[in-house]
Amino acid sequence: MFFYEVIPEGRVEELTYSFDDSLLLGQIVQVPIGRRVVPGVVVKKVAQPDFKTKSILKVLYSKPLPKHLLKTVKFIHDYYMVPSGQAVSLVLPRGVEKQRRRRKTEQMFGMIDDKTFYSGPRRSRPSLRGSRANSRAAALRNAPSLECPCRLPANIPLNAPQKSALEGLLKAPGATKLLYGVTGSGKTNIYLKMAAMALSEQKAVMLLVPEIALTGQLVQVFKEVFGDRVVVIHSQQTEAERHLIFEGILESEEPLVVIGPRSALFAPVAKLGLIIIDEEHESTYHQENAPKYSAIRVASFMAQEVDCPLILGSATPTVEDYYIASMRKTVVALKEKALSSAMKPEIKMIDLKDRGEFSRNRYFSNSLLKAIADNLENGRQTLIFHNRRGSAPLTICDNCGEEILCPNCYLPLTLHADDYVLQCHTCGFSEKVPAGCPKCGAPGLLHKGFGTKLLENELKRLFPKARVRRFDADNKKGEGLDAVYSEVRDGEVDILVGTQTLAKGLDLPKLATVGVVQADAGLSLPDYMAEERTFQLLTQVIGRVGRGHIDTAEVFIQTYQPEHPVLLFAMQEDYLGFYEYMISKRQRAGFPPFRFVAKLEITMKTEAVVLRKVRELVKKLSADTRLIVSPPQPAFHERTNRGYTWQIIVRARTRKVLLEALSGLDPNFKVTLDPPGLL
DNA sequence: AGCACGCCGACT
DNA sequence: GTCGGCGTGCTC
Repeated sequence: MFFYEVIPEGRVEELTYSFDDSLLLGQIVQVPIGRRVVPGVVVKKVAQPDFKTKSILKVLYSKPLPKHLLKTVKFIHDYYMVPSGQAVSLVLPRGVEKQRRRRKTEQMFGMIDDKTFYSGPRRSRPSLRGSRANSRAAALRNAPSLECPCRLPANIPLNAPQKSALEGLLKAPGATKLLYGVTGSGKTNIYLKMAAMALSEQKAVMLLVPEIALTGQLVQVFKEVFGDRVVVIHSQQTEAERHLIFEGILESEEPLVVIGPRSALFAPVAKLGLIIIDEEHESTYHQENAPKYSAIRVASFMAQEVDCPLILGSATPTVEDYYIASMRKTVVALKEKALSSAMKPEIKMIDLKDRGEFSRNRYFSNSLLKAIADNLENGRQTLIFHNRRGSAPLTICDNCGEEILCPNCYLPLTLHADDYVLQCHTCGFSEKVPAGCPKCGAPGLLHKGFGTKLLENELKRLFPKARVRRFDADNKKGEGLDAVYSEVRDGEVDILVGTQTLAKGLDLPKLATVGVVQADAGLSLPDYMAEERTFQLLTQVIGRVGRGHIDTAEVFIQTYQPEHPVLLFAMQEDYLGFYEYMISKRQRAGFPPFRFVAKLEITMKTEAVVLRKVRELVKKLSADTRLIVSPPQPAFHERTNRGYTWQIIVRARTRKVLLEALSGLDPNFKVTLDPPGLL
């Protein structure tokens, strides 16, 4: 009889189980816990304990998870103060314990290939009972592969700036390196070259991308160069497909190139030789639900652990990552490719307070309207950006002033005029617009503010002949940008209106003008990240024009604060200027990367109890002079069905101090370390 | 996360 | 007397 510590999936720590046979650390097993059965990972061999143990029920894979993933589980547990069982859930695919049906063909790679971009017709699976993963591994090994995957990329020409950037990356100290370069500067070639180098050493490559759907080209190029070595993971795959890919990677004898989103980081590759995180500033690299983690930080740990490079690529790195990299002297700049000045967009700031500019319409300045009209005449496109869905975000009673709130979240409901409903953008609640005020009964509700649906109607009214189309999260399935992209690209749409779904990675040859309806909309939030988010968003929107297809490119930035430094830096496309401004502000105010931040939230049924708990904790924490403790404040979603939520922000110079201060915390408080924002 | 335990209020 | 609300605590 042997005894092992196993981390079961769930909100638990290691538990000791017995087993008749000897096991390897990292093996995935099934264990009974309470009256449930869950998958878990064997992490330690121990002597027989003095308490009674249950037996491990089943070994799911003979091959254990690679060592670096076990270390990573431990790291996430310590670094983010999450239960080990939750960290373990990151490295196990959903439904690992399920017995999958046999597939008709054994062409695993063919299957992955077909499914790279969008899921095609479902296929049935052959049963693998008994041999389970082995036959799949065989399929993997037998799959046609390049004899020497490094030979092909040798043909990839690097220009002089790319060569020197590559040298810089190879020379830079430590594991994590920041590749700072604008889009079109050829970061992809550097990625390819480094990937080829890793493969030639028989080591695996991990390429993280924000969203596969938006990164088609990058995936395509990697597949062209590395062929069957490339395994793509994406959100359209079914549970069974992801499970199959997991097995394929786990059992693979050959070094693979795994491309996928944040979660691909936990693919069980052996001998990791390179991690690349493209567009490292993207918010998708932060997981929002438990266990909350940053793929950047976790990848950085992994790279150190296996002693391989981690390349963070971006034209606008996060202020935090740029600071860390510059302190470590690992910023490698890739010089911009020469753009003719005609292609550089002409960017104009328009003051929303300027009555003259808004004499014709309250949302669109005369300059912007003129540009739209010109574009319509010349068969060119206009993109109108406004980061607010729906028609109007606030509804109040004209008589008593009552705000119409969501019955679950107690947040203002947004009018969607096309369906004539009020909708909650937080929980999804929706109701027909009431005839009168629910409080005083008076008719006449006022809809305040504006969103993309309202702008869409306004544009249709102003330009009746134009083909106006709105793209945001309200698009129905099959009507989204991805579904009709080719139409839009070929100019079947004259005016695009939308939210941030329009800001990212979109290449429209006929786009001549971008209009930002209210650029300072996000700047007034009480959050130290608000300015950075606004800069990123504006930079992305501006990046939609001037891509070299046509000779005009103009951007209109409408704002109440035309003198705001963040808008000016975005307008001048001056990342480094923005960075200097932001970093000194963070330093003065004591925010990341100069302090570690924890957000503590507590929800209770009555406000009185929350207040008491929160005040107690603030008093206790304030006694520690190494901490900066913010006064308690109601959370952004202050009131919900479950009760009242308040939050406390705690900061410290070192993570250790912060973790110490929060150990043994009242478990009613939910802790988020390194929150990506304070709201 | 489940799922039991257990301690108070509203009912047959 | 007992059904059931959900706060608390455990799971080898």
